[in-house]
Amino acid sequence: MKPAATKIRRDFYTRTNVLTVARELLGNLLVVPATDGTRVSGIIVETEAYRGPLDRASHAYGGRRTKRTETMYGLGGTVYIFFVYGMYYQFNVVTNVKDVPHAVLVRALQPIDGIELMRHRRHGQPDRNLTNGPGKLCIAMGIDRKLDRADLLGTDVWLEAGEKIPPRKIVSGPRIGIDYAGEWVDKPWRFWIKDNPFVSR
DNA sequence: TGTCCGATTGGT
DNA sequence: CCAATCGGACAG
Repeated sequence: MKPAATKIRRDFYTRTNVLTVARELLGNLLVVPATDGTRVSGIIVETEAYRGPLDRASHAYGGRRTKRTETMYGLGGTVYIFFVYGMYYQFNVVTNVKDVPHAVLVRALQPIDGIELMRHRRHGQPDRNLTNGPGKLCIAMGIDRKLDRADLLGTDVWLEAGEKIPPRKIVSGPRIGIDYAGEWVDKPWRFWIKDNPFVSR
């Protein structure tokens, strides 16, 4: 019999090193319940760390605290959703203690549950294109602004412990789409599972 | 209120 | 390579 899934606990998210959390999020399952009692889920295969006030690429750079970024100042384990390019949402996991605006962007998933629903939402795209990008995975998972500020220890969205990814299977490199970030552009704060076919790009 | 631009994507 | 598309941030 399949063992009961374990929801990831608060102390995983409240750790102070956002790079560690970004690496260790790989391999875990992101779950969103669907309206019919089923669920949609996928294994996290790619992440990016955003280090708050000191990181020019972060929305919270310089301690910026606005209506939008306020979410990132919440307790680790809070969901930060933002809208970009006039059409896409992005799913982030807030880390660290309250008032330290660190977050991890989830950039790609390997579909597990609810694949038929994902295909429908993604307009019949090939399976490998369902969730291989931060905007695409939000469409496939049905994630939008309503989940901003949700608690990952609640029932609207959560993470379940998955297979532990050994360090030798984790690769890192520069983050995507932050060319405006000056010296922070080259920080290798993007992490992905080596050779996983669902990684973006 | 007006302007500028983006943590992307999909089609040339 | 480039357009789509619109809310957030900030200047005035």
